[in-house]
Amino acid sequence: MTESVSTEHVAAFRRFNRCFTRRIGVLNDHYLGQDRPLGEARLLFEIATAGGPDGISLRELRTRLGLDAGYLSRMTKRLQGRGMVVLSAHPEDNRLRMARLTPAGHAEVKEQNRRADALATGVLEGLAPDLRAQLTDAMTTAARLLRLAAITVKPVDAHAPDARTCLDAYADDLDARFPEGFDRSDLVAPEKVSGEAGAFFVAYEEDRPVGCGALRRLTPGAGEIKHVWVHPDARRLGLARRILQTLEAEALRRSWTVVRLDTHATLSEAQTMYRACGYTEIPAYGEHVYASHWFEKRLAP
Amino acid sequence: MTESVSTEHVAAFRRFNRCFTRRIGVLNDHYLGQDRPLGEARLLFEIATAGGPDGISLRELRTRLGLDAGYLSRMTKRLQGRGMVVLSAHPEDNRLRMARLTPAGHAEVKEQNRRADALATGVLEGLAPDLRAQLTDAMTTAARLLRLAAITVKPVDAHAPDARTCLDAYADDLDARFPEGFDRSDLVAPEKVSGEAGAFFVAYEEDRPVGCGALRRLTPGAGEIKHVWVHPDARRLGLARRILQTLEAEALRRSWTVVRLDTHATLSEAQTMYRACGYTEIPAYGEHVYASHWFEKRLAP
DNA sequence: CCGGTCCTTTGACTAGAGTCAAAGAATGAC
DNA sequence: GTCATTCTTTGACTCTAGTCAAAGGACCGG
Repeated sequence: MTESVSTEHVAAFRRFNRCFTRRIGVLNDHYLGQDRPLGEARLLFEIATAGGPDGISLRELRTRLGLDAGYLSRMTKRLQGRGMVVLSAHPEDNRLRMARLTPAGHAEVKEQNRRADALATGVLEGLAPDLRAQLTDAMTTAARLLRLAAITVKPVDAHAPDARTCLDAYADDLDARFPEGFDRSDLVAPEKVSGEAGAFFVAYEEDRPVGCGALRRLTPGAGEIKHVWVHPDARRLGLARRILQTLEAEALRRSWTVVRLDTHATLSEAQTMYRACGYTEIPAYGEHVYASHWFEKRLAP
Repeated sequence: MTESVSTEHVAAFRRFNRCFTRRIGVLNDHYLGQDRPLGEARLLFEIATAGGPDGISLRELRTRLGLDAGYLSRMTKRLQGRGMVVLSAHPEDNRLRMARLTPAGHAEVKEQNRRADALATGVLEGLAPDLRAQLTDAMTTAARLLRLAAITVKPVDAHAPDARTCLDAYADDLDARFPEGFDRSDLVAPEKVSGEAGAFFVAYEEDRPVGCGALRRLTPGAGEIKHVWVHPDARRLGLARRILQTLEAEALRRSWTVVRLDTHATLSEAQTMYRACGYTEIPAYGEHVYASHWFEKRLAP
């Protein structure tokens, strides 16, 4: 994982960067902000995509776009002046202001989308259909991997809010998937995955928790992997695999030589992943109501 | 070729655009222009990469970067003031000013490169080695196809300077590759590829000619493809194939039902390409000193 | 109800990016 | 030599983007 990056990979990456920013990046900005400043265009777009039915708070806009409070305040006021946006107080917290698009604002965003589509279409039209498919495939792969690369998996105290958030979502997920439902008392106690006894990891995508995984001591020298979960928005990136690798590395750091895990019959994709990651099926190693398959992997430094 | 672009392709393209500009684009700019304005950083980079031994003229910089003359003038003067650049008169045309990097300027560009490398490394480090390779592969493919998409193949008068430039380079190429050399009197006369008799196409990448191809009438209803050439900088993009397709479309437009071509024994990659494009080998159809293989393709509307 | 914290607004700036027009110096065609 | 053209320089602007600090209203815990 931390093997040094080869210069060829760096060179390929930079070649692409240059090519892309020159050909697309510049155009992009010019297209989007054709008759209004780019900052406003971006702001409108963000309100449209991130805003719920009540709109979105200025506070959230600020953190999402990384803007200065004063700057944002002025920009929204300008947009309000042009009738693109309405500002209202937050129903519960009067310090917050909510921004919502007006019909005119929605029309503007639609026009923005039309332009962005036109830009993409213009580029793709220059290619024969089979090459178009090749290009979009490559872009989809690249986007997937770029997202994955930006996600960090960090050890976190199992009591921390981010850990609880993930486990709650995990429990809801299982409850929906298991025919018999899922009882959250089955979740591992925080003490069992803290300190000497184990560890808890949370995956963050830009400070937002998007996955988790726990490791606990089963017997001296053997660990158990539990509660590997990935947020629906972050699935199909290969994140589960990455969390698994992190947990294995942690076990190895503690000189545990084997990790085991169990899984429910309905989770067939998970089983496929475990096998692909070097896990082999073993007989039951414990009693666990939701378990129907058991796996193990020997760790080598 | 001009089949309409599917919405899924457009969506994939835009998803990637968003992902890339958010994650890399912004960083890129911040990294590069860390202690100097972004415009100056870009300018330095351009002088370093596009400048020859004598430097590069302001005129060329202007067109390459699409800058206003006054803006550029001031920027170069500022760089000169900081000892990054020296300005001198063009040896032959005293209106032109040449910009060349000083050692300090080169050091600055080196530092820029170091930062860009660090950025790329930082992203790639977040991925396991096999995924790194996947990402750079995808990026290489995408860059190749983006370049190809930006190239336009246009009909051009065979007397035009761009046509002659390409044919000169083509002749030099062949002269270097054929053991017996190449005599440029073998080049087709402009009249033979004009009007009713035929057509000449030049491929442009941002107004720079990077390839060509000719079509001429062989017999009523049959065309001959000649002088398909691609600039060394634009090889391995699939441009030759594209030029070939353009020539075939032109033949079809003239209701010619078959196209033929011959090729020299040394040009084995060309032969592979012709076969891959649906050409089949046929007996000799004419006398041509440099020909050793003959191909034909029947055209269907 | 008091003090600290959070969110927004406002005023006062700075710097970068870019535009436009006028003017000056060279060049090239006639 | 003259005139139109081509490049560059200069002056005078505009607009966006962004920063910083002060101030004021709202909330929350004690």
